Amino acid sequence: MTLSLYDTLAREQRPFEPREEGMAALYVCGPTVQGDAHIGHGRAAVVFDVLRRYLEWRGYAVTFVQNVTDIDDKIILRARREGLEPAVVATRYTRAWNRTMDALGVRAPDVQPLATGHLLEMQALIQLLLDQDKAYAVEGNVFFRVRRFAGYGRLSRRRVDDMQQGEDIVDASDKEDPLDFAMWKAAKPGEPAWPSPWGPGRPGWHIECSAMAAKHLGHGFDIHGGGLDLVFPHHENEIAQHEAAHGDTFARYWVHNGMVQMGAEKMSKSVGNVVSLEEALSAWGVGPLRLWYLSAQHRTPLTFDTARLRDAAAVHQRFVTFLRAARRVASDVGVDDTAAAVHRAAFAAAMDADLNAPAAVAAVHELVTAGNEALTAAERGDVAASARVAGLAGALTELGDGVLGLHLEAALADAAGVERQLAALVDSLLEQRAAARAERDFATADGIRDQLGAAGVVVEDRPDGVRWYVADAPTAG
RNA sequence: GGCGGGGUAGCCAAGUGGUAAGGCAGGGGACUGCAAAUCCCCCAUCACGGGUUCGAUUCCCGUCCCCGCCUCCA
Repeated sequence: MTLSLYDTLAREQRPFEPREEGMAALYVCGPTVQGDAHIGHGRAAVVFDVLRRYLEWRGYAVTFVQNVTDIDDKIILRARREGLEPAVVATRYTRAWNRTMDALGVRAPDVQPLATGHLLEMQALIQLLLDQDKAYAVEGNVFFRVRRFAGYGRLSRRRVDDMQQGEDIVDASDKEDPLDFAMWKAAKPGEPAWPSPWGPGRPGWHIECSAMAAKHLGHGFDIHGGGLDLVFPHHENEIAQHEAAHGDTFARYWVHNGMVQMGAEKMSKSVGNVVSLEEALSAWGVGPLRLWYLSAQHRTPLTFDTARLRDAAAVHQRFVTFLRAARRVASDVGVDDTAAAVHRAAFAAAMDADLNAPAAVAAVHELVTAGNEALTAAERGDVAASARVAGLAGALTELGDGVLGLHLEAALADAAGVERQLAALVDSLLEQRAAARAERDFATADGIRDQLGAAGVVVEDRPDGVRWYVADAPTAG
């Protein structure tokens, strides 16, 4: 079995063949740090986090690079609005981004390069293009000559002659051709600027990724990722800059995630329908939120809808519930992994098919169903079934937590903490309830159970006695 | 206008040239004092019209509808 990835450049799924056997070098476009992360950022983050985790699970040594754009027009604007230095804004939101990614269960990149830390690399790349006459400087700006790069438009499948010219923020009249884009922007009064051979200024947006990806991952690295909305012009320009300058391949595979939509509309700041990641995390929790992200294949649009999040929360609860029950029976009976193997294989087959997360989650569901079946047998004293439960529970954490990052163990641990705090209180109430039940005073007994239920404590009467636990944190919506 | 993605049960969502995974919701059953949790069963002919084929939801053509990008954006 081989992992296949849909490559935007090829417009088809291609078997993943890394540049170097057993290695995988990934570059994913990161945020422009000028505001709080929203659930659209979260989707991209989770998609590529899962890709990374899956590659590692498959045995690849992964190097994961995600940049931070810490100098940009929007950062300058925001700083001006708030009366702050742009660097203060950038630092503040970089820290916020990292905290939020952490809360989302997204593993930190191996390298998180900052644009402002790579000005020399960018300038060197620009110079290389100037030397080859593929770029030109005008009044302190440097532009890329789009028509001089034959491959331009290959990624986004558009012909140069069809393109409507977008107006750059830099005065378009400086350009030879409206299609040309800025790699270096001359400083304007009051803006941050760095020295360069063309005068003080700052880098254009696209140049940083070309320069930083090549610096940290080398030429022809394996996978370049980002949102579908970055295909044009950002990624098109990244390719143009690198390949025009060096004449070799920039990246081998281009993977793009689909957009998050609000109802039928795309979520965007201009429409004003943005849901921040912090909000979503506190309302739903990491596990359910990630399950929602994984409920659609990564290239298709995903609609934000509280009913969908509720579904995801129910699924999360089901997984956690099995794990909790499995822990009770599977102690020292050994581990039988044979039952898990078929589900692990189904999971891998799904993920191999262009990261088919919905199918992979379906495999986890079937694993859990098998686990619950074994659990029933184990609770009746079937030792072989206990070993199967242990194997299946192990596979659940391996796939669900390890690869998908669903925070099942974490949810269990969180609940356990609350359970410790509530134990004395709950036990005392359950004693009263037991007394009431003994007298067949079910009204009182059920009243106590309802009371506990309202507080998130689930009470179960089992053949071997009462059992209670704290359910997943209650969710909004 | 150019480029691209998509229309599968009440909802979400996989998938395949040979009569369609999984989940949520719903209905029925087992278990329970009742519940909870769990298990079992039921619940679609795949937008529409043609064509190719022994056979199409899956391939081709056309129609309708939805969405994204073409400007900052994950």
